Amino acid sequence: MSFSFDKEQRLRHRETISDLSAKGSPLFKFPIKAYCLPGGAPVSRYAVAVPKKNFKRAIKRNLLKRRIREAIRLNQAECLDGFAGDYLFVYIAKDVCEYAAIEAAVREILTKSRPQ
RNA sequence: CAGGUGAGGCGCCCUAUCGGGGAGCUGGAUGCUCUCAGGAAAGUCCGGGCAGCACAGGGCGGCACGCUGUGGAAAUCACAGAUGGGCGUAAGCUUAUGCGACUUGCGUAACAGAAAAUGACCGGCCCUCAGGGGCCAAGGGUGAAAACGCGGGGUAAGAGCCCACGGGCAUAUAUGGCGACAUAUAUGCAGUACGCGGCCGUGCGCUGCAAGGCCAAAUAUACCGGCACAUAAGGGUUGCCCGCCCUUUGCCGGGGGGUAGGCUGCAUCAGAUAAAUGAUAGGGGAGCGCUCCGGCGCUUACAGAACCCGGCUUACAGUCUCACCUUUUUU
RNA sequence: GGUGAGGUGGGUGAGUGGCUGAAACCACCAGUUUGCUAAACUGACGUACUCGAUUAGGGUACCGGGGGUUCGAAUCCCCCCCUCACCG
Repeated sequence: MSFSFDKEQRLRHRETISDLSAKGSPLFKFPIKAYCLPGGAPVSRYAVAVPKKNFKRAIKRNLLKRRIREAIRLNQAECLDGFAGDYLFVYIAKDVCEYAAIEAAVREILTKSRPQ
């Protein structure tokens, strides 16, 4: 089981991301809202966003993005079990949450996104 | 010892597990080695480099700045100093500064007050035909500000009207200083404060890396070539006819500009581009509080590069170094 | 990343050195009208602290926040905070 998180797994390009937020199926678990769309690439790809409106200082946005990315990295193999899709994670809460809360939310979203 | 003033510095460390960006080793993958955030990276308040556009040269206009010296590419920069004002017992901090001012640019000075700059309400004095006419600016009162201060002479009463002392401004000379300026002497001047679009000096062309350069899907298409359809319409070729050529329709191929997008700009031991520099756990250090002196609890800041430099400003747990001041006590 | 504009009662928004705590419109509140309502008309209307036994009435401060200039600042200057627009 690998815990790696390559450059290939980063979702980029404005068009793919706006597609994802428009067509992707929304999943919600406080403090994170996510959009998911299956297919697109052989590996799962992720984008993480923290709105500037809620956190004015760049260091807090960076901290939250790092925590979310870390939670994805450690749990993607276990929760997805071979499934691959494109994801957009958006941090909704107005305060900085601890890593444990973020990890729980990420686990639940990843598990729910996999087709049964 | 306590409190304070000024200048400068540091701004957590180690281990384990799992990861990330860049460079190199190789033609490629795996792998290995090296390296990876700040003093403010922030605000974008100034100044440059750099890039594009404009530009013979000069002027007007506009904007910014305005005491002196040194440094500096330059700056609303730094250091040292000058003069005036404000705060503080003090160390010290802070703010202002060209000319127009020895009579002469312009404007403003609300309310109050007679008057806010050709001063006269109350008042003082002189004359009087008793209605008034004239002289004065000391005292009162208003105001943020009231016509140099004070003493003497002088006068009808008074007044820089005159004189002494003191204060202000200008000029000249001397001395000290690189200089701003200070001190002294002489002469002269006199209705205040503030501001300005006036004058003088210095600097500035404009826009900013989303600048600029390169590559370049899809769709439409300038232009070029070929084919098909049609012999229809329009135009040209001599006025007319025939003939010939071009255009109007469709398809195929080439093709320029240019959009999405990408690369570059962008590195000198950071060099990303939905953006790395980390996450979790344990231990240690430092500080504070409680303490049954075994320990326990809390805190460990402000904050994250995006073309690069020089400054300024703002945020910052704690801690260190040096110099100085004040109070009290002791010698 | 860069460039520019703005912040004044509950809302919109004038005022650009002096009787402006602040015009005007809307909203809110009270009254007139009506069987009741709407519309119309009339009046009143900021917040905090404070003086006043209370009612009435008065004082001080506040124009995003903090300094400065000035006799006097919403207005002029400096620094922060916030909002909006533009540049591919």
